[in-house]
Amino acid sequence: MAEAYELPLLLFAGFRALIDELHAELARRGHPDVRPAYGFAMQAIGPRGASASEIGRRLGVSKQAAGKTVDRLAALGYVERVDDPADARRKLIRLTPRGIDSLTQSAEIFEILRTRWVAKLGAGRVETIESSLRAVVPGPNYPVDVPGWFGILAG
Amino acid sequence: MAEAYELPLLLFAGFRALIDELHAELARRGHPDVRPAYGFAMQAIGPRGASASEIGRRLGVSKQAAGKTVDRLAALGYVERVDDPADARRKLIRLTPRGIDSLTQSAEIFEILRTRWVAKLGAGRVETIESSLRAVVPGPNYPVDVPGWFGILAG
DNA sequence: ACGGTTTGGACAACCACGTTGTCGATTCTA
DNA sequence: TAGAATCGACAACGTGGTTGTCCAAACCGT
Repeated sequence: MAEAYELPLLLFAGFRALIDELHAELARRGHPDVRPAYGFAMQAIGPRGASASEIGRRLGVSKQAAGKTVDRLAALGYVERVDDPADARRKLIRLTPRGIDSLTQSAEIFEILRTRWVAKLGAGRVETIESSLRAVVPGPNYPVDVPGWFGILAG
Repeated sequence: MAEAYELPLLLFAGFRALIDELHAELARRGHPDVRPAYGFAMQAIGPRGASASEIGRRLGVSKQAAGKTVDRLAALGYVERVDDPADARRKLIRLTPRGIDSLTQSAEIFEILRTRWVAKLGAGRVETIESSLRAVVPGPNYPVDVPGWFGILAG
């Protein structure tokens, strides 16, 4: 008899556990100041680069918010701003080699973490979690404006 | 063949979907300005009340952060501060009837949402998700300082 | 080819939520 | 009873969001 209120807490705890372990390992591998928000942003930039406005749209946040995150990412050397020769308004945000490395490492670490879950739970249960969640969540493009969302909502 | 990076996203999307639906329904039921953070805080206060410092400890945040949340909760009429007759330093934070109502309604809504998942996935799969997550997450007292955590970490 | 509309990026002000550090007042304890 | 711990308040700050404004550049219909 599970209490219904536990379900969201367990989902969050699972998410948080994975993200915490990811960043602990990322820190060990030379990326101590990557934060969860940065990972999502770099994911949104992608290997081909993107403008700040595009990043905002992909992340579900305003272009200003995306721009600020890019500032921090640039200060840490994970991305660089390049003038777009085809459009003088745009500044293309590109991952630096360091940025690409953090993404590559993250992918590796996620593999390891999932493997660890499979070892504990069995492949079947992990696949059940994945396919079940895919069936109940609205869509694949869920915005990741976590802090703002948690605070605001229902306004 | 699931990509490993999907697992955390799916967990988060599941969490977020539940919380979003909770607050949409809460708004319909007369609590339009309860935010996710407030629900956690009121949960931490509990029916017997608590001091700001206690709330902070239960939530895994500083007493100052807890105090600020209490301010907002008090401004909305969900809690009240009462002088503790047994300890002149303490101010007891107590849920008002409105606060209690929001918690009661939340519990009801979580039941409904879980039932909806059971209808879609079957009771077995939902129970698999719950028991599996219980097995892989560190402990039951996971801190819920979501916004701060998302931003900071690995500092 | 020109003029109105979009768009991109920068800047400012603001809010929510967290953090440390400090402080006076009270309570606990050795 | 003196020293240590705790409570709540206040201030300053950081991070991640939001609007609104603004200009320059690009787009598009006439």
